Amino acid sequence: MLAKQYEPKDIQAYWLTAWNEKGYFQANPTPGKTPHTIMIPLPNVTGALHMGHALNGTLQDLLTRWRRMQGREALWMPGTDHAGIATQAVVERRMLEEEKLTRHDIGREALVKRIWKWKDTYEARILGQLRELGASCDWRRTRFTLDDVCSKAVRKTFYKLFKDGLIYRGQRLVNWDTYLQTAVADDEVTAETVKGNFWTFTYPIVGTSETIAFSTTRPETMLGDTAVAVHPSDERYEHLVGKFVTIPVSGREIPIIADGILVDKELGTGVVKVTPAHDPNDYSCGLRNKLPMINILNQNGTLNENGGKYAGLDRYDARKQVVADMEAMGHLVKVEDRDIEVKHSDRSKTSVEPYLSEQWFVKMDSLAQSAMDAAQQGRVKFYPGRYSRTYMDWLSEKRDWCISRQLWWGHQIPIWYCETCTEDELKAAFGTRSDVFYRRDAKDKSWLICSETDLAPDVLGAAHVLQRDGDVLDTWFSSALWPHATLGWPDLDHNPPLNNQPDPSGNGENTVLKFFYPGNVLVTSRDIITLWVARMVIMGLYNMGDVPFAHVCVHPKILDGFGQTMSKSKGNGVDPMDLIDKYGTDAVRFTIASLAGENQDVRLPVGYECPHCGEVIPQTLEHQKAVPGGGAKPRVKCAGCKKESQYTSPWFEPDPGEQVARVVSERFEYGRNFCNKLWNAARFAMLNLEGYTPGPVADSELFLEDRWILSRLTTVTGEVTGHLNVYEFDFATKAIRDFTWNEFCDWYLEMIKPRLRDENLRPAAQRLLVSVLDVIVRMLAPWSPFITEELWQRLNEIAPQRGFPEPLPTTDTVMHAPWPVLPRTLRDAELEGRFNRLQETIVAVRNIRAVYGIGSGVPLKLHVRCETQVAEQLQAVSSQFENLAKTMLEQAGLDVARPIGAAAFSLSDADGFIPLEGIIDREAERKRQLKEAEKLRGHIASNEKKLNNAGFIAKAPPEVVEQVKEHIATLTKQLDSVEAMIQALAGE
RNA sequence: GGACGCAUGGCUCAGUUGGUUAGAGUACUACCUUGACAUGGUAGGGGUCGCAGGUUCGAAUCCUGCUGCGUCCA
Repeated sequence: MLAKQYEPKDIQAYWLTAWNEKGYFQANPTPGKTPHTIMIPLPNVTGALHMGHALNGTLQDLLTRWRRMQGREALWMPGTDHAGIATQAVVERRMLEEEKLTRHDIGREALVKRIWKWKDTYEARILGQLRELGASCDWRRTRFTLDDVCSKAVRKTFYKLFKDGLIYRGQRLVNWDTYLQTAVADDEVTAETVKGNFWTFTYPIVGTSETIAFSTTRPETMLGDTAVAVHPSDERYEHLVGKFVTIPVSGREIPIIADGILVDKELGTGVVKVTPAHDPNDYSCGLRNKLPMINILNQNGTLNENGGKYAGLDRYDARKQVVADMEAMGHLVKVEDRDIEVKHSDRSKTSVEPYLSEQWFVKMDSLAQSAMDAAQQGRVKFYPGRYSRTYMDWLSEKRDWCISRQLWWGHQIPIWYCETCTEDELKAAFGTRSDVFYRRDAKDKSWLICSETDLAPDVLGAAHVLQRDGDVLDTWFSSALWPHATLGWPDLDHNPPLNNQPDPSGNGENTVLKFFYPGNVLVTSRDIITLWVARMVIMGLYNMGDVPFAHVCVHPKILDGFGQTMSKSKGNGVDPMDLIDKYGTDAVRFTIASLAGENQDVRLPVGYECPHCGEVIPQTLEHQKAVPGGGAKPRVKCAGCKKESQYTSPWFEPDPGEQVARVVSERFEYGRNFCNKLWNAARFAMLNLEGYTPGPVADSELFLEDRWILSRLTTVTGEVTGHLNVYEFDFATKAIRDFTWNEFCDWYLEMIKPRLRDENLRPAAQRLLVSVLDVIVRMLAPWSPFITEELWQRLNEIAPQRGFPEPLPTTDTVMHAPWPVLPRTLRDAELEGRFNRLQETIVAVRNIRAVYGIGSGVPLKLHVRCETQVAEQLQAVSSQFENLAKTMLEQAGLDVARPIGAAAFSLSDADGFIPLEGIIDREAERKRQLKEAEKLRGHIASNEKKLNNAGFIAKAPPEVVEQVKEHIATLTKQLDSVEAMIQALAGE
């Protein structure tokens, strides 16, 4: 027999193992079946997953399990991302903190080795978290963006792009992270406001005694100035254009030019110094005016030889020195304090410098256009639709994609340089190879040789040394290939490996790629629509000739209790394992799904549960930020028992042996309570299934409540399917919950209890009960797989054949049970209406009981005044008044009079009286009825106000006017009844 | 600066194309340990829908402006 409460721990552990052993999560190319493919938005290996990922994973698993039950061959592809710069930064930072070592101290090979170790740890942790969540991924197919399969795809793609002339190398101004010593992409940079200075200096004009004044926030860049610009229509400086000025701190002479785009003559002095190599606007100006570009920085942020006497100084020290020197020479006019927007690297948290360097780019023009066309033609569809705009806006800029990063962790760029060899020599070496392509670089200085496989340094003979490009590719380059790379592309002759072993099942063909590509839906959050989604579409079209997925489901983000996005860097990430530990996986998943609507992000206030007394300590920002200082781990203090304890944090592991305050959030009680409710409903059913025999249920054996629950069940299964079709997880969840709790448990189970005690009625009641429960369990399986599987198995033991109208054998796992689809003929709106009236009447009687404090032990009698037809219907279910309200339906009909000293209620088509002579307080009853009358008058008044409004009669649609009139009629009738009751009470 | 979203009872959220005096969960109050469930049952109190205008017979719902918050892009 089932336990009195649902205890998830053992059940989860058991089924997790069992499902895996049976291989239920595996998906294989299956002729005749329709595939359903979801590629996981690959989590990066910098750290463990938080609730944002849990939401993402829950929705994907829900969809996968649902489609599997619909009969699809459902593949959910798992894997992780190497996240180049992020992971390298994390490892480097930790190394510096713990060992005071930089990457230059240990070298490339050793650093990469350390990062692989980090990757192994976190990949295992992440995949473990997903498994715990119940993710039904095909784990045999787990991929990593740096593994062999993905690497081949990266090489092939780079090669194709290079050969097609879509990859080029060029000098560009990039965001330079001087700490990590790499270029960072625009989207890896955040602008922050810092306190700075705004200096005004003068440059002397050559050959005159005049000077020209300008302002700057970065004085040291004057060492790289190559012009001073004024507005062409600025009369103040018209005479100076074409003359030269001297930079006092270097003695270099530079021209005064006119540039209407760079200069705003209303701003400051109307003069701008131009440093093309160190400012984006100046760079454009430099290109327009063909100015020289002088780079004054080394990669580490110190000044290079172009800095003259300042060479070797850090840029900030150089700034101080330049200011001092300019002041000493009498060229400092003034200095102001000012808030300045400075771009910071998201990875190292240090300020970035605009920096001129050689980088690799992908030409986006035609590629971006193809991705735009795909969306326009509806081949990629966003849910909710508004997100297609984000996608289109970004793609329409068609900005070339800088794909090189000066990092050591990632896919090294497959380009080899050779300055010394000739074309003939290249032809001789590579002439017959289709995996090597070469061309001259833009400056015609060197050969660029691109190869799909590594080239030996002496492949062109001992005379020529090949130098491989040291940079690696942007992480998004490999992520963009994820949907087809994971399926084995570009290998069209073999299926991709399983558990890293060759899979010969394709028989000389990649049937996996053929069967599962293109995918069905990508489930993700909105912040990577441009970074990732758009790029996947681009590369899918380029490599496969087809989009990688038909739908993009964009779900909300999880915010912490303070409204901040949950992120690894903020330290506010909540570990789903804590919540699973406390509430159970099913409850966490169910709650998460209930939160996933189309608009609103989800706030998740959390607390720490005191391990000593169980009291919950609300989380503060201090808790989030706290890190071990001087070795001691932070603690929370319990307001109840005053004890302090260590707590779960993404920043650190609690010390061994410590009692740890885990993260809890009362929002998940929603799911836990629901699971327990379902569990107990099933428990009740099983307690009452003794002697169950399968068999058909004849139409004549159906009671009102049976027809009603079947009608409602049919509606609800249809609604749930409809909501899932368009990714409305919140509505779907609510539909299931409300049906199960408020209809199945609250009404249906209560109503059939008497029949289950009646020997003659019992068999049919059992058959229907188990059949309805069967549908509920199936419907809920994608949400809460563990509890539903457990119940499914228990039901299989008691009722291996079940179903309405004919019993059928069941499946050996709910995962393979068919998704419920009920015949529409079971729906009966008229019957639901009748049932509704019964419910209203019962509630009204209970209400009177509650108001007068009459315990359920006291039997009541009910008199109902209503139309004959209504009376007959009520008489037909009279036993339910006894059952549900402990009340006898004494009489019902047109000429029923109100007994003396009765409490009363008024419904739209019936008046009810309950004789309470001696029990009721007349004055209290009169007050109650007066309140009721007041309410009715309010309703009537507001409706009459409409009818009295000439505009309403004239302009509102006739059916709306009619509705209002009918409504008033009903309300008035009800009011009349209530007033008669009040009158009667006064007279008694 | 541009784009999108959000602001509804103490808390967390619904509210479909504008049409009964705005709903749910949770918290709260009262009563109930009746043989599925106190992670429960029954009943109840509580909001005028960020602010200011406008459109309309009618606005939480549409429009404009403002304020605050979140995110993306400059």
